[in-house]
Amino acid sequence: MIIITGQTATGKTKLALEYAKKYNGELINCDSRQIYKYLDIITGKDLSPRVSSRAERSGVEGSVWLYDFIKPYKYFSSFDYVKAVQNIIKDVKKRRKTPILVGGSYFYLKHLLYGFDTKVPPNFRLREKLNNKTVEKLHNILKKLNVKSFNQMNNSDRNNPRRLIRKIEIEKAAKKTGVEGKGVPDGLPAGRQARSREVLFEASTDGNEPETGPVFLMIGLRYKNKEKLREAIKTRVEKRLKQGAIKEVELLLKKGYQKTDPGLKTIGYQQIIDYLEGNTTKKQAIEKWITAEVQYAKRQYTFMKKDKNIKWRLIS
RNA sequence: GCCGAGGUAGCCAAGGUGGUCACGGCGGAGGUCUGAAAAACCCCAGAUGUCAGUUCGACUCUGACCCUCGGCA
Repeated sequence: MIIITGQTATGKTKLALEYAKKYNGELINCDSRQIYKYLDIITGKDLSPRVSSRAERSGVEGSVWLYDFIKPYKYFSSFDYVKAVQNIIKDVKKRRKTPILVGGSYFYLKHLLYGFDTKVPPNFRLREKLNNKTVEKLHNILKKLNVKSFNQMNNSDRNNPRRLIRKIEIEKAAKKTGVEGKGVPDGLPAGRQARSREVLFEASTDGNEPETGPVFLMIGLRYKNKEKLREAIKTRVEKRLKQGAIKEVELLLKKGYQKTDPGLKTIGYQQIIDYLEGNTTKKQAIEKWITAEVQYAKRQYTFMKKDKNIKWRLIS
């Protein structure tokens, strides 16, 4: 298996296509945004059969996978991703082809390659209940459930409501089953789940799945310096605006999707919606879009560089 | 030229009757990360337009100058 990851706007797709030709491969998406249907221009979805012809996909045989996989209103976690991608990898291998994962969502990759350490599924009702609580309140709730769990958190996580809520979620599930850290799905009655809240995959009962094979080559692309990075992102944003980025957002909104939907909580969409709602000028929105994307690229590298399995290639 | 308002970090900006002054936000640097991740969060650096005066002490008071904005001409 080959993995092409790295910073945004580094030409991952292009490299992946080269590898696909060379090694008789099939491309599998590992981009948490291109997973979503209808998010095309702004996510830079070059490979979807919906937005490009087979020829434009540079003659790659067979299909590409996990593009346009879910609708923008749906919740889709790294767990869901791992479950879905494992099946596809298996299938590709069965056909004697090389799976080639492309995308910069390292959080997904990390879980795929190195597994999870808990099997507690999301409890959306609980999340909703806790979402407007202050961090102090969340601290107290967690401490009451399990002080050790709280003490193990670092300063960053302790101030992060989402991480706190997740911990509470885990501890609550543990309380229910009496097994530390290993909960069972906290079964929401299916009919009461909000629209964006379906659990696509339940935890399997046989523990963490084995890796999709210990053998993988992971290549990370990144820019040599920030100036180049910013430049590349800027031209890419301008290109996407020309391609109709604003129109894309308008259509999504017309379709009924909202800025709070998981798919639209994405760089580019958020800034354009701000503009369309009249909160900023177009110029400001574009600047913010570029800045947000640069910041994201830096965060990506900060996260990825801890993984010693990544073979870095510098773009200059 | 006159009248008015104002000059506080790269940008936006709060302040107080002289006392180590210096709130924030954005941006920048560096981080966190095990079922929300293009998310969420932590953390660090950085400033009083210029020159003089008053004073033990001036970002704060006085004067001049420079610059910006608005109005009048």
